[in-house]
Amino acid sequence: MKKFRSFLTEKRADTTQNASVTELFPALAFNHKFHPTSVEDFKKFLYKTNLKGVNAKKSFQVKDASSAALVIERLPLMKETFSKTKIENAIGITNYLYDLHDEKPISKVVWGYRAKPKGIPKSHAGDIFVLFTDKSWLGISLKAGAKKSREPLYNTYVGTQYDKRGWSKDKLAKALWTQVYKKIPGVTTVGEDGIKPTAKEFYKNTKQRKKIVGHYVDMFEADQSAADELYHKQVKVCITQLCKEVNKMSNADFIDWLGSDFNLEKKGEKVPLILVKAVGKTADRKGDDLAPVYKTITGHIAYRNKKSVQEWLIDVFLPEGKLTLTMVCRSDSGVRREKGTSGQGRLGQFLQLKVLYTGVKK
DNA sequence: AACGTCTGTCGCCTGTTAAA
DNA sequence: TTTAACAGGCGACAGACGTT
Repeated sequence: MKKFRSFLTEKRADTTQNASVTELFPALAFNHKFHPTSVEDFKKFLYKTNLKGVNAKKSFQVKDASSAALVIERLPLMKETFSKTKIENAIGITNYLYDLHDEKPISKVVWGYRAKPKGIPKSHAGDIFVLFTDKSWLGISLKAGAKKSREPLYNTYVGTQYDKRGWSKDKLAKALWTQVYKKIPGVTTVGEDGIKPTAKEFYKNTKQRKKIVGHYVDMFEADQSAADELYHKQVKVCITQLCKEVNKMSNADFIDWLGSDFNLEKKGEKVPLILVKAVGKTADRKGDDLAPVYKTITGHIAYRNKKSVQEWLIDVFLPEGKLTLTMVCRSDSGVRREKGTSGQGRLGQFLQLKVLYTGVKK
């Protein structure tokens, strides 16, 4: 078991590391006026860079200095394939920065790992921040991946979504209880603890939650396919209820929802956000099909994709035609006994399954 | 048939807020 | 003050699908 745990942390360290390579390295390169030509070239530059030097210090906040050092330190520990593709991405992003610089002069580029530069809103989605010589800022959300991969834009939870829009969770909870939770073996019986979860309280009351999670983990271990089936049912119920709520929204509310929650590229912000995506050694501005037109939406209809476990769709109607928004609802955590009664995924998340918007359907 | 790309499914980590 | 829950963000990977 111990081995498995350390496997997970190692795996996670890799993903943070992977992302950091594409964020930090282009900032360092730009601030040193370094033009990388190859992966080896880039590595050499990094190893000889003094992170305490003036140009390096432009590249991150003091608070992130040790994280920056760690990213470089770990570079030789990365799997060859990762370090290669990620540094190639970093080359593409560095070149993108130089192109941007030609259009409008840049004074520095800052890695926004945990600390953001002064003047940047705390929750800004940018990964790196560009300070132009005219003192204006631009946040860049970096993506890396396959040419057509779709990265989530809106990223929240079912219950959070309900609360944010002021929807009552009663119907959702009732449907989940009768169609999903009640069916976990042992849940509706009174145990030695004297607890019998109720439809009304099952997802709010801590004791009831813990009891339910305990039975669910037992079920998961005893019969994985039955547990999977229940999980799929849970997703189905959530999507069905979400669709009902979305379809009840007025057109004005719906447009407001997209504008405030969907992280669309918007002009006129204090610190605008653009999406830049690296594929191999090239990086380009990633278009956003919804942002320019969402205010002209005249109607919408949300529905479940019956061929998929987790996908649901929203058709939106525009004067010039129809667009389909791709949505996802899913668990974001696994089920493993050693996690105990908190932190379990799937049914263990109750009303807090993920809700994602992953872009306009092509 | 081999190979690269894409889609769908999966889930870990960190920071913040609420509860014990 | 410590622990649990919540919210938000990121990436990996298998199998299906296309292309050469």
